[in-house]
Amino acid sequence: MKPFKELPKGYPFPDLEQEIIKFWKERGIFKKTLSKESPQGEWVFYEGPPTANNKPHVGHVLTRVVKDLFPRFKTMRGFRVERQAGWDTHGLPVEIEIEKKLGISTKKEIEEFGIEKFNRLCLESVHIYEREWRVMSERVGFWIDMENAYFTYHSRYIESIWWALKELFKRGLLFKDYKIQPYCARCGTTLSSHEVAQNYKETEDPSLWLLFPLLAGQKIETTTGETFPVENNVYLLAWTTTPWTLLAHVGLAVSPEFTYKAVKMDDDKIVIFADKLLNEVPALEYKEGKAVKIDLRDKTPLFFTKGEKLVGLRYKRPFNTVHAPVNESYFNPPPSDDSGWCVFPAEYVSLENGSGIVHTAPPFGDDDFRSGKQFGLPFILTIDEEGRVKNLSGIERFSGLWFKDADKPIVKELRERKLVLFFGSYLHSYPFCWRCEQPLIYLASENWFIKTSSKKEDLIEKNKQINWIPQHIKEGRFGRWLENIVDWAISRKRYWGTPIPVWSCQKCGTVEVIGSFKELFEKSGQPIPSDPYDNNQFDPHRPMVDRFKWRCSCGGTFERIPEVLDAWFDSGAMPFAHLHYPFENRDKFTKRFPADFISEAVDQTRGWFYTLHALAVTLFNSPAYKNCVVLGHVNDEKGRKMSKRLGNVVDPMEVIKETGADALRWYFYLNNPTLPSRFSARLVKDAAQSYLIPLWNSISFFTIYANIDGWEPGGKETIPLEERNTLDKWIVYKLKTLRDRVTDHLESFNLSSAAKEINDFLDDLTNWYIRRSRERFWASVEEGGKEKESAYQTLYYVLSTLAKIIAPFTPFIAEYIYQHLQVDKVEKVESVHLADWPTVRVEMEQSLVEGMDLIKKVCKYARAARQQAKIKIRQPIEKITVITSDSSLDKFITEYSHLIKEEVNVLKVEIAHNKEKFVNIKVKPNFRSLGPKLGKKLRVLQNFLTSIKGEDLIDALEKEGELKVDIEGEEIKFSEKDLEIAIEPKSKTVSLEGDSRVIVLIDTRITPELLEMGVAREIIHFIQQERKRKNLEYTQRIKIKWYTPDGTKIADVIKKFSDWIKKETLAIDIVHSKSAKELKFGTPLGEINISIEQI
RNA sequence: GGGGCUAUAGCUCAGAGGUUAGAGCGCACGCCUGAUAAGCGUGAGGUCGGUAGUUCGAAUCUACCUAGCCCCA
Repeated sequence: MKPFKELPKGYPFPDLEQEIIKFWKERGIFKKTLSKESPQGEWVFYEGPPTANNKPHVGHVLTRVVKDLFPRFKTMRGFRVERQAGWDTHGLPVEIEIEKKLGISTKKEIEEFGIEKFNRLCLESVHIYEREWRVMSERVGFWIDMENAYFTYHSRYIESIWWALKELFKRGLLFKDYKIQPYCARCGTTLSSHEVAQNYKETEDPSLWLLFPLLAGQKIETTTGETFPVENNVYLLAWTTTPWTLLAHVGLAVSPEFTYKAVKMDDDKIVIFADKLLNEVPALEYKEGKAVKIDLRDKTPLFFTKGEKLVGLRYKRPFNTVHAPVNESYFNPPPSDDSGWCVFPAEYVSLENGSGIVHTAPPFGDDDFRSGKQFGLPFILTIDEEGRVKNLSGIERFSGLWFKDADKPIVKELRERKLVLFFGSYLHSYPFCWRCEQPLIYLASENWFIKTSSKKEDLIEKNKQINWIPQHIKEGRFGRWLENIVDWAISRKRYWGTPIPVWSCQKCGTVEVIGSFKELFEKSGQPIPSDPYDNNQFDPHRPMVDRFKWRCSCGGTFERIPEVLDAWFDSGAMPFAHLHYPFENRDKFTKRFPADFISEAVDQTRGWFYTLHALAVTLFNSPAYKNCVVLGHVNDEKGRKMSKRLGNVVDPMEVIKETGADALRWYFYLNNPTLPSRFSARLVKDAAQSYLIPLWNSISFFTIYANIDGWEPGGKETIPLEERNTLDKWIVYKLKTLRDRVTDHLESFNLSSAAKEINDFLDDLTNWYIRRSRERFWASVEEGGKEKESAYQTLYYVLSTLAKIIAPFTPFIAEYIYQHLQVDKVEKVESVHLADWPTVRVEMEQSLVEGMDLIKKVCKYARAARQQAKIKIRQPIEKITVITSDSSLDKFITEYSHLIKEEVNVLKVEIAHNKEKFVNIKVKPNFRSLGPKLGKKLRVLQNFLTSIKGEDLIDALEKEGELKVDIEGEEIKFSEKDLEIAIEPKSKTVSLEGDSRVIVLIDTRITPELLEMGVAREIIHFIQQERKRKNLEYTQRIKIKWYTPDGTKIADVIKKFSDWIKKETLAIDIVHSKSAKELKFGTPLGEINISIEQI
């Protein structure tokens, strides 16, 4: 009777995994984990919604398997861990995908195509890749509820977002302002930074050095304390590569820290620019009627002045473009053509390019815009959305020109007005539109913002409550980000997104924010549909939502602003929006907010991690999550980013097909996933080898012998651990240690340490416990007795407990082992994933663990010594001698000498007490204990200790208990605790191996008796090989025939050891016969022919 | 330009103040095998990125520098 199924041949992990997936599905195990008892309550997990507009790549697998592990672990720990899938469905990437499909690229084309049709295509595309994501998720064992997934485009989801926006508006946190964004005038669209980064090019732009005449009558204080009176010939010098922005010029920036200097030109113009500029300041002077290019930096300075002394000086701007009156300004009177334009301080002024005086046009640059706000400068938008110069009073002559084409006439006119110092060209790297190759402009456009800057303190404060893994994100990447927080621009002038529920009166500008569908219908006087969440009755997306209008008290009409919402807002709103809070699920939200655990890759620091945090703090004054595991990016084998362009993308499904999902999971856990990693199929295979293979082999070993002996779990009474073999106790202690350490590591989200512990345990299990316990399993039931039963009980317990410990990591093999060992029947729990996290209740005997470690070390050195002496393990040796640095270790050697004898193939193990014969004793200070006490004197003591004989010192210590040494006039006492005793071999010979605690000496003499034993063992070895070659059953009995052509020596060996040979090879007979020809081999005692026959 | 991470054996990575720096893979040599050649052991292989400092003592702490990666501008 075979209690256990035979294991499939080889290592068929991918196939097994498919079976397990089927098993889980059929039994509905995942659902059962949610409905089983959860004494610890809820453990809240949020799934960060992936954008399903691409095939999942390896990095996604990483996040999925990390997100899977902790919920599985917590479920076993007695929590209920709901896992609802979610999909991020809105946003520009989806739109671009559709644009490509339609072969269009501009907003105009989308509008011609029809927003309604366009958005329907976007909606449909959302589901194209969902299937691949489902397949991948299921295949890697990511348990998540896909049936009830939330989608950010769902009406309910959108309504919750509307509620949130209205809340923010009520609290004064939603407002409209300008923002400078890269803009393509041809396509009529702003570009995301990602798009901008794609298309930087070397390009030649105008380089204009322009003079700004100071108003006469002002005074400049020089660095020598004198006062320089300004007359009509003094100019500030500024540099620009975009002459067209001069039409919007409103100020000049200087650095208050820099020193500026004034030089006099040949034509008596006095020009002021920064001292110590790094690049030349070109100018033309006329020598004998010929223009000569000079560098103004070389001119003798007229005077020097500090930048701060220039601040507030008034000058004439180049073009008198009309502008709105300035009410509040830093300057009094505010800058104007009458009172003059002002010099202001700015920290972004540099010495690298230009003159150290920066021309400022607020609509066309981020620095410009901020300075404009700070100093109350006029904001003159001189370019329309199509990139043409507007028809404004003062610059009518340029109106209608494409902005780039305005450069020439502008420069021409300034030249005529003698304001150009120099005009040339400048080669630099500049962004272009990736669609139409036109140069981008940085342009101010209206945006809606969340005033996150006003919540900075709260955001920082709540961040302190988050446990970040790795820790440095908290103060580093995320903390720094919060400290430099700017207002969050949430509006996008696009189509496929959550419409921003802001309606404004076209006449008086009054703004209303709508917080629910009901409110919208009421406001607009429309009847509420029977089901407002049915998209056939009401779709909150564009263009339907744009049709809602109503009258303002001023007589104007409220119309929705055209913008949709930043998709990051969608995902950040997930904690409440996926529950349709506050319209539904108020209780559930309270229970499920904040999350206990989220995890995504590091790029989400400024993405989802931030938007979750920002919305949670601004709306609920709470962090959104308590623990956040931040994962590194998965790169290729060489550490390069995987990209289609480089052709180095590894398809995760291919790897899974080859090595299985458990192998892939194990690879990710083992290599600290919070660091960027290098990935390849080969590395996954390596990781699997240290884990899956030994695990499988252990199961295989157990299965073979349990089946031979008909051993069943629970068949006999449990033998108390105290009565079991030392090895049994040892492995159970190791198991307890493993269980406790893995628990601790997982509780603190430390994946790789936990995985390493498991790998180490497997090494202990296979290469020591099983290896040294084999004889007990081989023994027949009668002679094995209690020892054998004890071995079975122990190994079964260890393997079934291990199955539970590895369940969160590699759920497939864990389930397989659990089912294979029939733990489900024994414990009456259907699946390992429904089992409780194991506890190993034993009293640890620490000394046993230490002793066993020592024995393993002795064996290691003995093997090394044998190898040095070139004596095979098969050849028995007479004795080994173990020398220890600490006689308290001796008892372990005596107690476990049988293990050493078996492992090392030695007849006797001796302990040497006459150490001096073989080793020198060295005494070193215990730096840890003496260091703080002695300080610099430690060196002196160290020298002293090396100068004297170790043996004498130890003798003295044993007698006195404490020693006193006079060091530099001070008496120093120290006891044994303060010393480390090390031993080293007197002479390094081939038969000596060891370290500072234990040294092993082997007896290399091979007596004729030993040699005979060795030959007998060799014969056994060859017969075993032959059994294996013939694929004999492990229990198959055989008959051995042998024949030797030369002499009687081998005949003697066989005669002498025939019982042993028979026993070891399961032979019932061993006979001399000339017909033995199958196998021929040489031994140290001559050649022998052997053949075996099944009986 | 700002911020963050990383730098340890040929490769992938541990080690987080204690004096002989580790593991796995690869390589060389060898061994065992009635679970296992997708196994086991031994060996070679390191100025712990560089410089300076703190300390009795630094791979480990500090500063600066260099290189790679990531985020932001």
